[in-house]
Amino acid sequence: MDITIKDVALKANVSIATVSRVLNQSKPVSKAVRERVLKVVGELNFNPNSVARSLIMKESKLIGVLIPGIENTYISIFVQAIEEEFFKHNYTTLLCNTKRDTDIELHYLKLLREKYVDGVVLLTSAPKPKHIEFFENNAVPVVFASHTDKQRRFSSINIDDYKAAYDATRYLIQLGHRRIAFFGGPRMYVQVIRRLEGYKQALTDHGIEYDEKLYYPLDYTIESGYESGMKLFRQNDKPTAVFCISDMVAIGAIRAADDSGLRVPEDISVMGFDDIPIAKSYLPGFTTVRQPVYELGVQAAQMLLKQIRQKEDYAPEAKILPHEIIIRGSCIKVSL
Amino acid sequence: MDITIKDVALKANVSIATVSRVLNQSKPVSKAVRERVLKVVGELNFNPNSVARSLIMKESKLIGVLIPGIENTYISIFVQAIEEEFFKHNYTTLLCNTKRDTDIELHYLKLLREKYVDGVVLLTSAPKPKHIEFFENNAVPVVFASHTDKQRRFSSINIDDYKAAYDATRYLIQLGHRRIAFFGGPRMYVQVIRRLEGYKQALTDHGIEYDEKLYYPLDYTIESGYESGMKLFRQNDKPTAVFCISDMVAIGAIRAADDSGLRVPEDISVMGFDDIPIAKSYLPGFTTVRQPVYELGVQAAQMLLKQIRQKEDYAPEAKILPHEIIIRGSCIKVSL
DNA sequence: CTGTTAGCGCTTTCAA
DNA sequence: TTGAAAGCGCTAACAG
Repeated sequence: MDITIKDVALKANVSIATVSRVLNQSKPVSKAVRERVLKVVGELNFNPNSVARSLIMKESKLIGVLIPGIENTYISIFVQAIEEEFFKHNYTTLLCNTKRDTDIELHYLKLLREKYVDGVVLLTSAPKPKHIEFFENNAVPVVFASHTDKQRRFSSINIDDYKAAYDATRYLIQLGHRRIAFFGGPRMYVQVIRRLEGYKQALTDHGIEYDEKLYYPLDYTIESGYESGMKLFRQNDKPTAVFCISDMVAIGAIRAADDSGLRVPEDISVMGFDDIPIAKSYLPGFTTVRQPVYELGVQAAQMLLKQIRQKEDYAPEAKILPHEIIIRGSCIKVSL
Repeated sequence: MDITIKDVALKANVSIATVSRVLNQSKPVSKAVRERVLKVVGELNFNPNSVARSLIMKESKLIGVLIPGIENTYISIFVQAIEEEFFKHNYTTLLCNTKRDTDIELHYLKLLREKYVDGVVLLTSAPKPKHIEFFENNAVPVVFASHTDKQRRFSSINIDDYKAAYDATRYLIQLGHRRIAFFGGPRMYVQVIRRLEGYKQALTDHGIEYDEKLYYPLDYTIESGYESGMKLFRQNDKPTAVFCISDMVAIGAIRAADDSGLRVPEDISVMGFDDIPIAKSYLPGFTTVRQPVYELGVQAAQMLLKQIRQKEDYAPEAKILPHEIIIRGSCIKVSL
């Protein structure tokens, strides 16, 4: 049923080697022969079998993208950026949803290697020793997104989480807020740790004591933002502002405020993180920390591409893209 | 560097055929030998090369998922459902973003065939003759999502778009609305056509004349919902309700209403479609047509799986999953 | 039950 | 410039 290189060779009256050569332009072929081959290729509508090719070349034009889940718009945009950038260069994206589970991550990593993926983008909560070990042993190009490898063994791209959280918190403080809740994530995630540090430092720098009770560990979902909000807003010594680890969390928190009879921003300021498209359209629009998500994805792809091309010559890079505080309507000066 | 079946055979003192047999359980192998092989496999940390396997078996444990884009939460959840369901069965998902471009779709389809994908899920605006042709010529299992193949040559899964739109419109009419705008999509999409038909029929059935000026063709984004809203709400004979083709569009429309000094739902009712997670948390919560997105994804995966297993014996199925009108706060009785 | 062998479709020496 | 032939790592007859 399927046309192979053999059929082409036969019909064009050349050897399969020649066909291969004109297809890959790997060696000079006389013009006459080349044209004849190309003509037959067209006539037969021949598509080279990429699996056979992979087997020899040990490459697949496949890129693995490991993500913790895809329901967060931040992540879908990131994935979309990667897909689009790689598409331009003829690579296809393998989507691997790890659900933040190390076993699944490792499972996928193995599977990707088996499939000769040419590289992988890892968007994970924290690089585990097992990850490091894997990439050290396997020499598959990788870029870590959303955290930086301090030892610079691997490439990474991210924003400065510490500074971003610091800036956001400081902004809130400048608005007059003194009690600022932090709707963060589990403390195991480097991202959370960094942001928590930034938040604490901003507090300290402005003479505010960190209050453990104001820290809510949750995941990045609307649901958890809502639940934490419902808990927090029920208390007596409510904060005047809450800083959320993601816009999704902020959506939940705002809803919780409303359900608790609190108005945003009059009664409570809510600050988001990411600046997903919805943040702008929401009512009120989110004051949030903008991450250049799409750009992050594009550059992650480009770094990986570079790495794939340069192989051993490639020196790991650690890119930090700028964040920005976007001021919209969800945070205002504290009213006395 | 890489361990092959040969290394295992050598170390276990058996032939490579035997190793293959214990790994695939394709033929009986004596317990003693099997255990020895397994032991060596463990020691060497051997992972069979799936590319070589694909070359022979003409299967890859890969599933192609073609989608028009991923920024819409509806689609990300759909993709997530598919990924998770296939993960359980050891298939990996190839993400193909077609941007609604037929050329890209075809490009991906060819590429997927080359890679011996075991099946594809096609979420596309409309099945073009070229698609049909492709699947007819190539016998790769496929399920069309989000529209039904009338001729039942291929499997499909969807909700009843006609009825869903009909129900939504009727609900609005029952609330007293007579002028209901339809924020739809391009008329080329079957989905849009069906929903438009449902909308028109509901109008007709209640003695309301269809007004072409109330139909806004747009894409499924927040942006376009916003733009259309800004246009519509500026007019003099504003409708009292707008029915949106997606929740994303509804978000934009609501924002536009606010920017035009209109309150939702007091001044204008806005009805969404999809019931993405945000719809529930939004203020006001969206009254919307719920699609069982996740379930749609899971069942699409299951149908494909069945098809892959049964091969020629498989008879195409056309599944319709139930929709539901979810009543929340964005639509109210028309005030006189 | 186990081993030998012939490919899957393609790339790439090595000769010519 | 071109062709013959040797694999890439694995599966599946076919023998034994």
